Amino acid sequence: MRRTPVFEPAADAEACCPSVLAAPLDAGPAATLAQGFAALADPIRLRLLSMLAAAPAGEVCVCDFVAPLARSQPTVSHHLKVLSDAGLVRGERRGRWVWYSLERARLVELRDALEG
Amino acid sequence: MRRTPVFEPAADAEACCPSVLAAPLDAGPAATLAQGFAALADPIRLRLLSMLAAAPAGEVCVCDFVAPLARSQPTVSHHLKVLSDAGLVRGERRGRWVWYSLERARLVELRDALEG
DNA sequence: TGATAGCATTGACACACGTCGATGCGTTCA
DNA sequence: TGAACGCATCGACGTGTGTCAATGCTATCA
Repeated sequence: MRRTPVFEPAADAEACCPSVLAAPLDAGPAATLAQGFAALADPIRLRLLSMLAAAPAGEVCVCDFVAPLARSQPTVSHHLKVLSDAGLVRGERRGRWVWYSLERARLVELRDALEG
Repeated sequence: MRRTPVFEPAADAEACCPSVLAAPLDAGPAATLAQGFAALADPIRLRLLSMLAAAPAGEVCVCDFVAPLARSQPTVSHHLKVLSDAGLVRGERRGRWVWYSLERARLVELRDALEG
């Protein structure tokens, strides 16, 4: 690099919600955001989210995911855990079933991170 | 699965821009979207995008990325290629330098996919 | 024209990830 | 209480990904 650098430290990147387009991201906030987008970086998981969003009652039983997605039950369970760890869904046991619902607030956070 | 399925085929998922929250995603659009989010699922790439967004001239020379990111030049070049393949940035050779700029339209597409 | 600078590509390595069968745990039902 | 059901976890496998050193390519400069 021969010319003068142009980047200043991201002022209040940690303040609230890190944004990609606001200011140069520090390593920390960038890692946090990347972790969120990684949860969205799989077709099965996106379909899980979309099925939850479209469900009339706002929640879906795990058993109803398996057939439409053409994946084994352990695979579906794995993806639901990834989404759950990312804060994008929430599971609740009722009887012998577990019902998952969308955490829209977390999705909004990720969307806002792309706001310019 | 013992109860009746609740999902109908995504009506016009392929019509325009696939959305996660609008209707159940088909495998095709889901894969396309997932590919986009995969490009955002890395801290270095998010920092590249944020540095481009914050650059006064709207473009940054590759040589100016290496030091702030603390990654080797080939690694930076690799990440820029990933972003370029995803349509998120665009590179232009001028003299012996290559200047990269943001493709905001593509970023808006991904953001809109999270619109509810 | 030869030397140098900037960037991309290649090859190699360690690690993470998606997937499934087998198994374990909690719940319901006969 | 024992059997069956729904879901999570474990172990294993193949593949993809991030990283860097080495190398190649293009443009500039002496």
